[in-house]
Amino acid sequence: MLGGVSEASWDRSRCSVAGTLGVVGEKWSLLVLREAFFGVRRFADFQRLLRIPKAVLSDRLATLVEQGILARVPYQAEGERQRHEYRLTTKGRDLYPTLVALMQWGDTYLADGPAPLELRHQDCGAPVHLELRCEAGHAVEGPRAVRPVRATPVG
Amino acid sequence: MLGGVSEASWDRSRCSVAGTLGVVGEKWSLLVLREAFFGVRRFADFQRLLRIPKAVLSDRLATLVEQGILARVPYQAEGERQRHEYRLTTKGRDLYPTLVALMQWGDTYLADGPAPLELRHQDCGAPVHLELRCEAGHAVEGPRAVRPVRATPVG
DNA sequence: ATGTCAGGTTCGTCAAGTGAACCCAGGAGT
DNA sequence: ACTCCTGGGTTCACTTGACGAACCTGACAT
Repeated sequence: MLGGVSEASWDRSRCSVAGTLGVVGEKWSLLVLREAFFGVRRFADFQRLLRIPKAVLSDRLATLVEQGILARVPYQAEGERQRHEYRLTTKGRDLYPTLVALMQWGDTYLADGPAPLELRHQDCGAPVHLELRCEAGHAVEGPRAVRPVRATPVG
Repeated sequence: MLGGVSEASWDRSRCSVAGTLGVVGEKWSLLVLREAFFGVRRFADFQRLLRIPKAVLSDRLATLVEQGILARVPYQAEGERQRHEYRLTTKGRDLYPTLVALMQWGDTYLADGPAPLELRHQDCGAPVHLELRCEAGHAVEGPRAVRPVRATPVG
């Protein structure tokens, strides 16, 4: 299939998939980020919307902040005391394609009806989806059209 | 940010992100699939390459087969006894963008050097990457350029 | 019949997730 | 000054899941 890389030959320990999962692969992490992409910023809102145990939410937010995916910023609503909220950083925003990929797969294979949520281009209103493309501009149809190569020779 | 959908208004219980994570969100599942995309098919190879406990691997493979993401197919190498191997189905192959998304993020933010693995277009050799595009063909630059809409009104 | 080996299952232990209860700081009301 | 409320947590007892080592099983090969 995709076996251009001799299968046992490359260093799994520095694999970016594993690395990313090490950061956002724990239970709830990606759901917290989903809510963040919907604009949720406050502890109590995450908790209410996700029905996540407080202790777990506390831990996940701390991890995401530690990783630089969320930032814990103080703010003050008028007439209220100072609070802080959790905002996506650029690093966090760049996880958007991951969420979209999960969503698209779910829409295709798990929906018992039409997709519950559709993404539209802000500018033109057309539906948005993820595509695999090469830099020459060709659409890449799937894993079989891809050849993985080790960037650095073993050494 | 992305708050075109009033934030508390849509039904999280049927969210495709949550659904997909329910299927492939357990520890190891996506790493098993990563190996499957590299052409790994046999129990012992998954186990050796991932250093995953056998009991966990057994459970994850069973789940993935149950979900129709992998198929457990018998095969017989010449002079050997019948064995079975785990092959990606179409449903499984369609998780490729998810893996690529995780990989790209890791390459950007976690690598302490160049990306450990690069994906090239089989046909032209150019590097491959994921893009968010609308059906009108515009590149979508990020979450801010996307407006989520509920597909079905409440009811 | 005996051994080997892929492909598992079982078991005791340890880490992680869970919900309920509790805590704490900062205003607001009195 | 003192009490109440509320957001944002922590603590605790319990259950679930991950872990590694040991063990089992059903072909075949000898």
